[in-house]
Amino acid sequence: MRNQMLRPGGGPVRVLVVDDEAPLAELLSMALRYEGWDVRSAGDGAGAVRCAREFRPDAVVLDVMLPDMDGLAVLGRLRGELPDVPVLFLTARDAVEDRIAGLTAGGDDYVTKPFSLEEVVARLRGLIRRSGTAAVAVRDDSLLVVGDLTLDEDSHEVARGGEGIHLTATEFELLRFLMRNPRRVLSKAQILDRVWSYDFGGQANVVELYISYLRRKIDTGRPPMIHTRRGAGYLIKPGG
Amino acid sequence: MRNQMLRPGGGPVRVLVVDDEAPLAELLSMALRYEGWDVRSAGDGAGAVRCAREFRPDAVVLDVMLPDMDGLAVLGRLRGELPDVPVLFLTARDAVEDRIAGLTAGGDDYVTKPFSLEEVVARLRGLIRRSGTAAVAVRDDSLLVVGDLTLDEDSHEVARGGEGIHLTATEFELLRFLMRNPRRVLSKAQILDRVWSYDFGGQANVVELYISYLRRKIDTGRPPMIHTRRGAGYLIKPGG
DNA sequence: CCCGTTCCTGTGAATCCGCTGAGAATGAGT
DNA sequence: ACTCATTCTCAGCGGATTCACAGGAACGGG
Repeated sequence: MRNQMLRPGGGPVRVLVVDDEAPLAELLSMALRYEGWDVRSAGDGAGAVRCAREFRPDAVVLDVMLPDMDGLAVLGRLRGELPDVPVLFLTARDAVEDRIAGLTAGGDDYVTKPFSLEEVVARLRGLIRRSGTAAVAVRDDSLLVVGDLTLDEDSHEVARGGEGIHLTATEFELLRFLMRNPRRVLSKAQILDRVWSYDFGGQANVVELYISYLRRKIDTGRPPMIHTRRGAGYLIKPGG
Repeated sequence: MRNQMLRPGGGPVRVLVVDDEAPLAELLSMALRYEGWDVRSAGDGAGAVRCAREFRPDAVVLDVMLPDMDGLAVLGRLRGELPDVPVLFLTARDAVEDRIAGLTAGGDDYVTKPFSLEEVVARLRGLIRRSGTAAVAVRDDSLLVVGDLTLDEDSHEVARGGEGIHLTATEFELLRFLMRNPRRVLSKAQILDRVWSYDFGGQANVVELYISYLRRKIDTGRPPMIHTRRGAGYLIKPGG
């Protein structure tokens, strides 16, 4: 598997997902399990607190809109159980202004709905990596490397052969997904599911389009690293 | 992690937060834990004294308005336990000035509500650094340096290429936050949460505005150091 | 070699995002 | 009270970005 995150004991990182919308919680859990993490989920605040107590997660994904109590209350209770656990908040796009104030203060982070799974996973990895207290990153820093291509998740910088390359936000996410799965064929459907937000309703050929953009930026005039597997998908691998 | 503060023994710096408003105490605790400090909190004067006795913090954040006793009384009792501990007072904006002056006579400091987390953290770091008795700074002084840009947290002096630059209070805090996280993309939400006060309810584009101000002052006519990552945030890094 | 399928990419439109000027509101100093 | 500095709102501009569409290229099976 890819560069794996492990907790001090050696077991997989534990993540608690708290969301009352079952399909969404399911989607998230799937994506996080795919990362090799141990995932448990709760549908309300009370369940979240109970689960936090016995499961003792290394990170929490928390929807700020819950049926029984609001996000802040849940946060307080969670912190009562696990003072140092980093939290990734899920919030509706229009609620961004008022409620979020202070939430990211402690190094926590948030993503707005509708989000892409890559974004959630990336933020979560960042949180876990930085909260050195609970979980430790093993052989893992913010730099992805494939051949002479590098992508820094902290500074959002991309370079090939030392030369910096400017990418747009979507291009960046796509490349990050490819680079986190080097030498592996990723289908257009997989890419769409991971890199685009879950409510994207557009044409499937955006993936081809963005692959095209990426190639122009990272593969022109050099041995190509992005390869097409006709009928299957795309993969990235070091030149050769 | 960033430049970390450690106490003589080698453990993390200990801070006691005393405030009866739970959410505020929570917010502060989060921010201070994020600094890598060991934080404990109390909701009233009696609890504060009790906690001080066993926890023996290296610094105290103390709200001067407490339900059971007033700030002066608490201070006296605290000093009974820990004669040399530095104290950062939290006070309402309209509080009587000379009162505060009396309290801070001995090298203590204060901030007025509503405060920004950056401000509290900075003051606290200053207090701890100067009260050499309890805690020591390791790899830590008051000067932030990024390329040819320097910022002195003590004197509030900023210079680029040796040439002094005048910044307003908000500009200074913003630049300090950027410089304490060099080469790291900081989202507008993160910036808002750390640099603006916790009750700020304004437009998110103040951040853009102040970035604009900063650029005018530190980036005009030189290789720019403040960079925009469209859709992600801002980061500061040495020329390039 | 032909043909259907799959993939690539130019064009252009709509939208989003960030930058900045102008000026109101607030506060501090004299 | 007056002046100046500072903070912040608002609104418009302009460029960046995203995406649909469609024609053409490449591929591969027969």
